Amino acid sequence: MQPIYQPKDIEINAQQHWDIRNTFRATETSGKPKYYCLSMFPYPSGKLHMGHVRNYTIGDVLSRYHRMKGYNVMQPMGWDAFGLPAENAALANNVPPAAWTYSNIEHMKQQLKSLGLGIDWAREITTCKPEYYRWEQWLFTRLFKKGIIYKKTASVNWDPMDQTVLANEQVIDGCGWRSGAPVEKRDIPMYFFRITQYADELLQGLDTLPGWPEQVKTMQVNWIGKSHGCEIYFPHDMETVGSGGMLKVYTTRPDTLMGATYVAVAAEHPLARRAAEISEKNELANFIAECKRGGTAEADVATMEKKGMDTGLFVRHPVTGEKLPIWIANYVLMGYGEGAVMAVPAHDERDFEFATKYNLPVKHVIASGELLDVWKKLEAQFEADGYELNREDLDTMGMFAYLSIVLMDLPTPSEALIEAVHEFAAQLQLESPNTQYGTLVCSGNYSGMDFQEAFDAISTYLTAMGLGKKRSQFRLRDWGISRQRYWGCPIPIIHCFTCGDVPVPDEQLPVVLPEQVAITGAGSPLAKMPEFYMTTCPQCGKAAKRETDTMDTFVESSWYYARYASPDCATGMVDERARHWLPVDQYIGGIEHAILHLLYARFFHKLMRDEGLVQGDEPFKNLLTQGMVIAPTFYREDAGKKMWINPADVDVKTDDRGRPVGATLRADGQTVIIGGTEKMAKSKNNGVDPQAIIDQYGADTARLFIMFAAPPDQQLEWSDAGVEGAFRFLKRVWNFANAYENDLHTGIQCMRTNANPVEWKAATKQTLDFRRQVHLLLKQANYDLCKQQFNTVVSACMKLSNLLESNLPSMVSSEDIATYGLVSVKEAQWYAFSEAFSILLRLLSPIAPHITQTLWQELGYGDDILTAPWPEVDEAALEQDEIELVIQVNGKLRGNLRVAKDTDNAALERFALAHEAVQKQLEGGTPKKIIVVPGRLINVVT
RNA sequence: GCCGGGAUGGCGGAAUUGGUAGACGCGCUGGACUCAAAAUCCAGUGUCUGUGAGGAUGUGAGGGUUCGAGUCCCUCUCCCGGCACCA
Repeated sequence: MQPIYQPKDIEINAQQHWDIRNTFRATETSGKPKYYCLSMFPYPSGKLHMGHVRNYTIGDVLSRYHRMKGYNVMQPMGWDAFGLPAENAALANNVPPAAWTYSNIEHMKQQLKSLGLGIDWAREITTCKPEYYRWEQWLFTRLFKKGIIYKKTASVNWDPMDQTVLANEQVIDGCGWRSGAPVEKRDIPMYFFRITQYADELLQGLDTLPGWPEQVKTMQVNWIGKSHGCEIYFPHDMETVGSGGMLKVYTTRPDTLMGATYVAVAAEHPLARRAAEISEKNELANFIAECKRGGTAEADVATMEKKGMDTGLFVRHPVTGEKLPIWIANYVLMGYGEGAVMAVPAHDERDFEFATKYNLPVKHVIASGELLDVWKKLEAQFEADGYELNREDLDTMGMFAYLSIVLMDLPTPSEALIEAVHEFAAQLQLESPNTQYGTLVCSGNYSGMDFQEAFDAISTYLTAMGLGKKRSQFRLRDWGISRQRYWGCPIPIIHCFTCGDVPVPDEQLPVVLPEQVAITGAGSPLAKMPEFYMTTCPQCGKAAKRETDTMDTFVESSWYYARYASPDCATGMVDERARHWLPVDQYIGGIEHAILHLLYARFFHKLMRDEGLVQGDEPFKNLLTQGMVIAPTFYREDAGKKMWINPADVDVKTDDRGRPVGATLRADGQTVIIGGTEKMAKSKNNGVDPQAIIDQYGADTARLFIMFAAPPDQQLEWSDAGVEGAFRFLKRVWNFANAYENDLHTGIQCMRTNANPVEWKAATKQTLDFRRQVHLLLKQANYDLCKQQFNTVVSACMKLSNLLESNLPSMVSSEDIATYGLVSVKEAQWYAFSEAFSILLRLLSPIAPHITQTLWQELGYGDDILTAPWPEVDEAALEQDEIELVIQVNGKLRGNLRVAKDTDNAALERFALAHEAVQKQLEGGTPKKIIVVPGRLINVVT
């Protein structure tokens, strides 16, 4: 055994040990229950980052743990290889995206291997290879024929200078990232997946996923956004816009219909366009053009200043027939609902803001709480004074406007009436809308109804009149997958002048993406390659043009989990092995994928199910969403510009209590400014290269630190000092094994010769106590592993190590020997000692596999720790006669009490009252009551 | 703006789900070893107060429920993730 812990040697040896034996090759014929453990595959950006290390370590810990628990584990790995960064790299360094991607994969694969991950590399998938994407194209053609994929126009970011479509990421402050020109919205034809057809199933399916975090399910529920409401038709005079003379809106608040004071349409709405056409002035056309400015990202649209313009046109209120103005508003989204809303400023935030800005009327029609009370009082006072409220005026003018004139018209209003009006006016919130449900007021026949009654009554009326109906609505939109980019999977469609859009026939698949191209940054290279796009129509044989758009890279990542089951299948997307491995038992990935990727993959699973390719409704049984890795930032200011400095080049000074007081750049000793702790990113230069950590301390240390520093679902703050702490711990374990090699051997012999554990009753109290603590720690660790809280598992290992160091086997007193005899005392002690160390090694092995494998083998526990059974708690070891209780007075800790474990409550109360500290607190008085929590505490209440 | 999450010592975090707040680790302070340093080992370490035993106080802020609240409820502040063409 090496005297000094040298991670480099032992890690290479351990990895070879597993390589030679093909340990991680997963087969379908093991006879054990399967466990498919999948970590989200990386985009091959060039180098592994800390987020990857965290993700794959979590996956590997779960894989190794389950393997030792007796499962047939499959842990695959692959590359999400298509995407924008490859094209950016091509522009910056003049390398073809394919070559750049393949060389990145080569490097990152070596890095992953050095982490010691138990991956079945025979199942490796690379999405930019035709063997993979041909099946995606195959499925596309099936779905196109079924109508699940269709074509329509949609808005994209357009850079007018570079004449190219931009990703949201490439739009910075409303301008193109390269040209700097203001971005516009442009409508282009695109292919869409009809995901909305599966909206209800995607929603309901969430209820069948108890192994998913609640927060992810909630986010998906809200994203799908099923709402119940009404569509309502507002008649107008614009017959020419093809809407049958009706403006259709959708609302979840039909109860507020009587409070609608205007309607608003999106700039792209046909009515807006029509209004601009017939208007004599250019204002409307200019405003619509202005709305075209800026990108398409929802966050930008939603934070924009609310702007609008009156079209000069009107609709009729479907109940009152009143004329309501039609406005064009930039806060109305064409993509949601009908691209038009009825505006109820009194009861909607955005409508209120808009109405206030443009001085549109506000009509209160919902009252609740005190407002409702004072309104009823006011109505009653009018009646008492013998006046009649003009309901019609009230309904058209709104309460506030009506009341402000009505008092003037009354000849002799009573004091009580004036007071009631003032009281009401004070309650009426004029500065903010009331968006809560309540009772309808000033709503004609509907006054007095609650939300549900009004909802039903109004929708019934609208249905009867042909002016609307109840309907539910999803926020989810169909998934547009066309990208005007090169480095992606070609869309397998041929455009024929006679036959239209024709899917590429199976025998012509795959449509191979040419790998030698010139990237210019303006437009798609494929559209400039006749050798790619010139073809013939598969149906009529005439000359035709191949589609040059590629697919959203989310399409590849939506089904890769299924391909891992049969990565080499040349006859279909998947084969019968998918039935064996799916669903994925544990999926692990970043929380940033909570919505899009996970929703698309669930959708794809259902598409594949409906094609008869896979079974079951959901692809991922259990989900673990890991938090991000963050690190401190440092910078210097130079002419107002921040120059970010990497944490690795900075020394932080602290005061004598460890508080940071300043930082200097190591190179020149000059001061740098300490910034916030942020997500590791190139832009803040605060990334820590995992390779440097692995090279210096070894993979086990990197893995141990990353698992110890935070629970997996929380964000993790990087700390170099913490890494050293992790290394120190592993060194301690190594040194301990070295120092007590002989004792451990002796103990292992005792474990071997005692098939049934030694007679523990012959052991000393000290040994029994030691063993109880060991098994208590094991119990805690096993509990935490079930919770997937790995940081406290590491903590348990450290405690176990501390415990071992303070309970060395040579410490047997002469009294013990006299009582029990030397052989049995020693034997029990050695047994407990070696058992404890074997528990430590096994608990630690999923996290730090190399050092534990090496020690397991060298100490003679066995040949391969992965084949050792997972340690289970010996419940008998936990038993004890005495327990410690806490004594509280009024909930405050005042003392402890050791009692026999079966002491009854009455006795406990007596002991507590007799306790010195309790006596002192009581000062001779008697307690009001005593609360006894069995096994925990006694609280004396005075 | 909307949706989701978070906030506990100098720092990362723990707290068996309403029952001893600060486990474990880092850092820091003191000591041992050493010619010296590193490494290692031992002790201490929330804050205030007290010579001490002890006492008070303390989980982002403010209120509430409870014998008892880091944990439950209400209001607020700040930070992070997502927002459909980054992956």
